[in-house]
Amino acid sequence: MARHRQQEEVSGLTPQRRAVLESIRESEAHPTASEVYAAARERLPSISFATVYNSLRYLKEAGLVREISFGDSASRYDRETDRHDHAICTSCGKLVDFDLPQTAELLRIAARKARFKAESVHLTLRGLCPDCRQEP
Amino acid sequence: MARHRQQEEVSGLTPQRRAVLESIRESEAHPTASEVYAAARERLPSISFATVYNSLRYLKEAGLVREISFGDSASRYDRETDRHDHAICTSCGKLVDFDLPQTAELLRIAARKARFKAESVHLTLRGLCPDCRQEP
DNA sequence: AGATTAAATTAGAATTATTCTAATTCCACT
DNA sequence: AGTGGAATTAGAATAATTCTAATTTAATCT
Repeated sequence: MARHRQQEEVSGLTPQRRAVLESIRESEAHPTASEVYAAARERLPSISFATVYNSLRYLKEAGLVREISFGDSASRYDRETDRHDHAICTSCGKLVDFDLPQTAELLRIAARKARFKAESVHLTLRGLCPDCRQEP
Repeated sequence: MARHRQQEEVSGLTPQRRAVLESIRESEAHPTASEVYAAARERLPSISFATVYNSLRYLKEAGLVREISFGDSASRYDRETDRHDHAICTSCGKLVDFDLPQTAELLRIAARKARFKAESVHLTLRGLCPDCRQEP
């Protein structure tokens, strides 16, 4: 049964990488590298910024973390590994996860159009979040 | 008849903004701010980096230019104003434009899922471009 | 097991990207 | 033409990311 995967223990990580991974996992939001650094520092005060970046790259390549970027100059990191999409509020900047079931289909169509061998699709919605759509 | 719009003349821009806009329009690719700066400098040698950024923001808000960002640290700018999607090659990094007709539909579905008031959707495909799918 | 070398990882330093703010230019209205 | 205020510019500051030399870890050979 495809139960939604819980945070599994990952073994064989260096202390630095573990600190980075746990910092992302404990975060409710989608932290920037800088926010990850601050959080990782609480676990491992000696960690450097460069190591945070190295770890993020490593974890990303290992599929444990995902990088997302919008037009706001700093990349953000996301603990979810299952495929999903993002909505970003143009008023307050809030970032929300959601998943569209039809993306498998979409992947095929997009790949044909672009003449690419598909690996993944990602969809970004811009608009107003529930809070911001109230006040004009 | 909805012919594809050619580069229309835009009047009322400052020389700096015009230089930035023309630099983007003449570029075949999707230049970074830094590349735009280099090109704008050929037209207007006194222009500063900060002004390029200011101009990019202005042009973006005026809808004459679009900002796109992936996980590669520097935002890129796109002359196309008509809505379209992007495919990025995971091997060589090439960026290709394409348009999916079903995105209007998608916008509605995504907005419902995310509970947002929709403004726009954008889709990014990752995979191998025609050149890179040859060599393994 | 201990020494030796290679590979992986770290983090200080450097580079690159972006934003801030004081100075300048441009207008609208005398 | 002169003044006030908004818009725009660009030098300087800050923030984000990458480079590389140093360190640590792991593998290999006595």
